[in-house]
Amino acid sequence: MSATAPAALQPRKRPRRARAVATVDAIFEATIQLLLSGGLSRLTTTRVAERAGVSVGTMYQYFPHKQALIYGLNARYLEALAERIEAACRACHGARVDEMVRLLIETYWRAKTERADVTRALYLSVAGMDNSALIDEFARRADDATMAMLQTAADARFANIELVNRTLVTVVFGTVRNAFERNLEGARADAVRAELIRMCRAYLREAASSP
Amino acid sequence: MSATAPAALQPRKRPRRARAVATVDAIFEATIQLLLSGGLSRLTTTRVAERAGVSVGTMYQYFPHKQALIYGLNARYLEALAERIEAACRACHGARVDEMVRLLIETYWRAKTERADVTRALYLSVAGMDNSALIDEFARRADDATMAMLQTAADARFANIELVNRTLVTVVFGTVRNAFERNLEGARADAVRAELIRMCRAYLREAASSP
Amino acid sequence: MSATAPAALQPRKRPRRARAVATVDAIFEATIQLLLSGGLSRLTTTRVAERAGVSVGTMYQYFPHKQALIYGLNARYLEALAERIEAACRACHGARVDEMVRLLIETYWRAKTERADVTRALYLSVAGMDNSALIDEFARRADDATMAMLQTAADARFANIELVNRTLVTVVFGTVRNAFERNLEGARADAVRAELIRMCRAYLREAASSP
Amino acid sequence: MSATAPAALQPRKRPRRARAVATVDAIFEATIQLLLSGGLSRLTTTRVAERAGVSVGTMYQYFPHKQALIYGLNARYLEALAERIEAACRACHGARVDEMVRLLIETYWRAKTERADVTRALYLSVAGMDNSALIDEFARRADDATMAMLQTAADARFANIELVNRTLVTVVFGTVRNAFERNLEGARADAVRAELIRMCRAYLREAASSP
DNA sequence: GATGAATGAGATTTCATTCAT
DNA sequence: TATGAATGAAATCTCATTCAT
Repeated sequence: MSATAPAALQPRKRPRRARAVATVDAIFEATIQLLLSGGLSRLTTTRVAERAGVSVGTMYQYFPHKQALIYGLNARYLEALAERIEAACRACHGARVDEMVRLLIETYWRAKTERADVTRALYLSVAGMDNSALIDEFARRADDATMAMLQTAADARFANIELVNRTLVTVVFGTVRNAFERNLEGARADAVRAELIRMCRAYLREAASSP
Repeated sequence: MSATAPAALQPRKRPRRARAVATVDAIFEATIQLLLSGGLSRLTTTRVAERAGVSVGTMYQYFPHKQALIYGLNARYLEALAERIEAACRACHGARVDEMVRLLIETYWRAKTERADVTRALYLSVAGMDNSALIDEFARRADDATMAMLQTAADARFANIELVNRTLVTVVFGTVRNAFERNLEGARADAVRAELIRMCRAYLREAASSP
Repeated sequence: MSATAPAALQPRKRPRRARAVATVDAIFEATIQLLLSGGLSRLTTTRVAERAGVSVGTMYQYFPHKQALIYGLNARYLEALAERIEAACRACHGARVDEMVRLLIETYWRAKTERADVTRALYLSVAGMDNSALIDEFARRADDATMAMLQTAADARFANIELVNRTLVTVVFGTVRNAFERNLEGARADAVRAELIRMCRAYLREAASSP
Repeated sequence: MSATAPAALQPRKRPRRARAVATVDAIFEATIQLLLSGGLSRLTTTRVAERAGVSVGTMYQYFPHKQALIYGLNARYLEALAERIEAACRACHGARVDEMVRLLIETYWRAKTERADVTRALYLSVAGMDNSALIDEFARRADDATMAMLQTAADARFANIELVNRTLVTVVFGTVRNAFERNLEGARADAVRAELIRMCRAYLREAASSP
């Protein structure tokens, strides 16, 4: 009987798992708050555990050392970000280039600004670890997604699409980061974002026409 | 830069003698090497002094605490960078927009890549201090310089020049940083740089024509 | 052994069922392996339980604390060793001194070397507890057994038999331990063992003749 | 001893000044006291520093980690012990075998018992480190010294001197250790020591006559 | 009974900074 | 003035033990 019992009838481990997930979430949230309030140098394992409401020991069961905590935080964030970009790009397959540019920039910009505190906290944290693997993976996924999108453009064909694509993502992601670092906010940020869209459209228009 | 630097972050004394200058240089160089080899977390005052060939005590004569060291390193670098940008912009007064864009981008790109190790070390170090004052000051100087340059363009007039200028510098500086983070190097970096020039030219052309 | 063991170091319960015995065996075996691979400092309760294939909780049912585990391991081993010595001595009652010496040394030497890993692990573990009770008890049993044997020697009578006996066991047990510590193995160990027998025989011959 | 010591276990710096020597002595003395009062498990770096009257930081300047401290303690002790044995053996060159045996055993026994607390502390500490290098080096020096002595015996020549020598030192050193472990003290210890001398003499007499 | 996640005291180690020489 | 030994607060991490499930 039990061999064929559906998974839904085995709730034994579920509460435990749910709790573990909540614990990890609390730890990440505490990390972000501490990064924002005191920067990387004030981020100590003791304080993270305390703020998260768990014991240090528990924290060390989920993260074998401090680096793993920071890495995990970045991994989770970049994973979510990559997914959003991929979804946005998929949604634009077959659209016109102008639309693609608009959606790409707005998606990325919104992802960065809707929880600006998290974004800032992560920018603060990356110096504390070897993040090249994470960055590379994220860059690869983003490049692939935008490339696949650009190839389906309804109104354009690009001679050197690899280069055009790489330029586009480097410019968009870089500009957003720099806007952040300069504390561009509110109306100013909106204006720059609109101009960035204009700029990228102008570029792609030119890149499509000339071989 | 020093004009706006908080008093607490100032070097204890201006090195007036040649020997003192050499000492400070050695300390900065040691800091950069250690940042590159072990990141911010391996950067200790003892190691810096040792690598620089001076005693900790001597180092504390020039930098009252560790933060002052990192701050000083960034200040010196951003000061030099700002000066290069200002010089490049001055050299372009009265030129055509295409030329301005080319020189701005090439100047900045070269400044970042000719000692890529230093650039990387500084990116690693910024998380360790409150750098907003430095960043703001640098952004202001860069904005002013490019703005003054754009206003003298031989072949263009911009309706909303403030926004156009802000967009331009945000895009250029952001893109360079992102190219760095993605480890774009060699031919790939050159190609993206050329495309960035193309993109900015297309943008300014459009911005000049339409109000 | 158990007669004199302090109450606090006693196993919580006597394993009566076969399964419980197997569990305790597995725990002891895991302890030995961990001692050999990482020394006393790497011996943690979690690792012992994991290696033994039981949960920590279960382990704490058999051993109320870590000390009890180490104590139990030593007690079991010394108990078995004492029994072997007693048996060997009993088997020699009425024999000649040369035979007694040979059997005593060979029995002890073999007991130590047939599972050299266990012997080594136990030498490593004793520093981690107050083992004087165990050592004393073992020494008493060994002394009694050899004493009883010597008194029945067919070809000798000893004036100060207490001293002769104490000297004999101290020399034999000490030499074996030292041979171990010096990593005497193979043919070298055999040669030293044979010489030890010769030496003890020479001593007892002399001790028997002179009052 | 230091010739074969692994680099990782070496003291961080050689104490050159008198004060530094006093500091290192105080640390060693504190270590011994703590080993005696609480065993290896109560030996913590904090307590050692506190008892020695220095700060932890200072302690870590002389010993890069706890293992190095224990290693250093043993190395110093075994070095002194080896020197005493070597001196005693040198003093016996050309003497008769009986005299050699007496001096060897009395020297070693006295070295172990005149500061019995230290001896005991060291026996407790050895389980906490990889001591094979130290033990090997000490054994080699002791073997060499006794061998050189035996070869000059005025009244004996040994066919298989290597084996005889190895047996002799293994027996003597092992017996002393065992006497210690059994807490043989006072008159009992003296009696056993005298018997050990007798035994070794009888052995060497026999070994010298028969090939 | 069995389990193993959670606990938190406490261990080891680091490192910015001072100050006697 | 230059040095670098000494300091000790504080950081990271471990692990024996408990207890809810």
